[in-house]
Amino acid sequence: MDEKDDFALQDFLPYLLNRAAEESSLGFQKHYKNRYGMLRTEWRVLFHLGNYGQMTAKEIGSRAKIHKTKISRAVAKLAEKRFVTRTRDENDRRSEHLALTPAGEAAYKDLREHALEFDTRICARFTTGEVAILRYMLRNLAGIEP
Amino acid sequence: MDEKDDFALQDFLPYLLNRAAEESSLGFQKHYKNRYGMLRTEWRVLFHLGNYGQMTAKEIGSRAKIHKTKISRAVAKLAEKRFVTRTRDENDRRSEHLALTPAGEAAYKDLREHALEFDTRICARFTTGEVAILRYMLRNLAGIEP
DNA sequence: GGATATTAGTTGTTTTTGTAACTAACAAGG
DNA sequence: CCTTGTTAGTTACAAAAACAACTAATATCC
Repeated sequence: MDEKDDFALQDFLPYLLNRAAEESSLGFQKHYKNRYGMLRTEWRVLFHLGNYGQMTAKEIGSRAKIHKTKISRAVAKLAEKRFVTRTRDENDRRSEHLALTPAGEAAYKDLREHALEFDTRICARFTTGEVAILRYMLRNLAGIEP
Repeated sequence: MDEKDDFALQDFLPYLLNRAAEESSLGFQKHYKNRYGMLRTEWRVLFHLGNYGQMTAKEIGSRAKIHKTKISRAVAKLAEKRFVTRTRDENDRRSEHLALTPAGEAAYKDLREHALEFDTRICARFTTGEVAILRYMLRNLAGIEP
């Protein structure tokens, strides 16, 4: 019908990226959802604390590019579950330092195990070189410094 | 603190994919959001109809893996905007064939132009070979046949 | 020091999504 | 036909996200 049919929707990167992201999220979601009743933002916060150690909500937000309201609510839920503790900064009493409790640490380790497995299974479909390129490109697209 | 620190959150594929997808969506979103007041699902439906031609809601859903309730609502909005028409199938009066109106066609062409530009700009950061690998891998991850 | 602006984080309200239950049309088996 | 099952699409309600407005603490600059 049209002269300009060199555009294929299924090649459009935002579309492809979203579908791939959705698909992979769905696969991993059941681990943190069923097992710990967590939401996506919650496990992200948990992973940040587990992976990088104690930090403030602000720091998590800027690292993970999650909006502060989402962080605030996720932290509240995690604190409710006794997975994180909040301690006021004595120099700047507006901010508080978040850290994992032993229970949070345990959940983190458990989920990390599953994440690792999950990641490995995905990568198994491709060659090592391909996976390296994918990660490099995704990091670039996500705006994460190499 | 731990022996198993070979896990880096910023390399975890579901995380990377989501961040990359979000970032790229955000960039493209303003075109359909500001200009046409559309939601993500709406432009997807529009694109499907523009790209593949007339089809039913069911078909769009299975092609794009969008849930039928989302499609239903998106189609309702698009029909409100006079971008699509619905015609009952005379053989099976449960389903209806969706097609773009001239206005819908115009919006599609406009957005397709922007999409193409946007895609080109993204790809410019990488080599042709890298982009080919990326698309191939994303299609695979998204569960789209090559 | 005190008015003004910023910043960390929270709370409230509106949109958007997800899930389940529903209607209407068809299909199949008896 | 007529019960039972399935399918296309809608609607209703609950969960989650987006956005704006708020509190409280600190920083700035006159």
